[in-house]
Amino acid sequence: MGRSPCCEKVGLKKGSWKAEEDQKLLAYIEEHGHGSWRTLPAKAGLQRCGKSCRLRWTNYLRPDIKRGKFSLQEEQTIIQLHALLGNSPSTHLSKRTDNEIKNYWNTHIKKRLTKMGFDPVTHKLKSLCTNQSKETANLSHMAQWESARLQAEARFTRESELVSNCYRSQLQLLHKVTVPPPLAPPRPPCLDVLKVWQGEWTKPVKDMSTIFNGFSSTLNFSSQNKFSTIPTTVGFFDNSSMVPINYVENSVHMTNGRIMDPIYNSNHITDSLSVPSFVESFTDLLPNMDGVTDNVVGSYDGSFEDNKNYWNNELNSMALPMGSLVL
DNA sequence: AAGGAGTTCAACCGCCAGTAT
DNA sequence: GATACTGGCGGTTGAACTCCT
Repeated sequence: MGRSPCCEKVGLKKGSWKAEEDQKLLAYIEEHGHGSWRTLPAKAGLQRCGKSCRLRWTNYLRPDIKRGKFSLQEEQTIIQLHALLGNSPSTHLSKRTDNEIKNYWNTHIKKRLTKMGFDPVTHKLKSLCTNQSKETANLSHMAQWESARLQAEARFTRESELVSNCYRSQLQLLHKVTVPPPLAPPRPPCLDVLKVWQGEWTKPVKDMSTIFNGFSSTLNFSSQNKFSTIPTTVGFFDNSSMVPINYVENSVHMTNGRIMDPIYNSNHITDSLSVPSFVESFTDLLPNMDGVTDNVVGSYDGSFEDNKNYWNNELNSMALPMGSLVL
């Protein structure tokens, strides 16, 4: 016996919703909650299928939906999340609906990325083989690194929190001192593709090579921090390649009495980029952050706990290969 | 001003996974 | 285990809108 349809399809209205229907749906949900969508239309006096009501509510009537033009930051976040999570970035942008982001991705971002020479699926530069100039070779190289780095960033975000807590526990035991919570790790550099995106956003890009030539590659790290060291052994390994990632032997870096994340302290800072950082871009779009504070992910104040938990959950739910932590 | 082409986006459809019975 | 139900997701459609000639 096959499945019955979600509702009787005969005699139900389809197509655009009238203001009167919206009113009925809103009034009913405000008073009773949506409950079972299947039974809602009859109870609310609507000649609509339950699924249609659910879509209308989730994509249009829900009071916490943000509408209107997408900001640069939102665009960047969509691109970043798309690279990390595939086709479901909207789950992580609570104020935009799935449908809106899907449409925006398909009609705006995908098109513009293609126009800019990026493959919207892989986020890599396309067609680099015809003209083997230095510039295009560099572009190819950077695009490949970008993909690898995206995965690493996700791991770092999760692991840095874990390892910092481990250091604190170890040090507190060894030295019988109270070790303050770590400073936020220096912001990781943003995506190269996003640098291009920002340029595209503010002015038309005529020559891609001029933009890329101005990059500090994500592999070129500035050395702006000096650290003292405390004995221990820490390292990260990438499970897929078994190559140590930024291996730091016999040292935990500290500055101003605070432990620094070894992943980031080895010059993993690119101060030349002006685009909002990976983390910073996320935070404006985190759930329920309106009116709390800006960029709290980047600071270890009280609000950070909420964000930390949020991102721990999000990153834990990702199907990214997990590097091995060796202590 | 008119109308054809292109774009946007709300809404729909079918499929699927998770859960309840 | 089979069936039914629910909600989510990706792809598609078509009306409304904008742009261009």
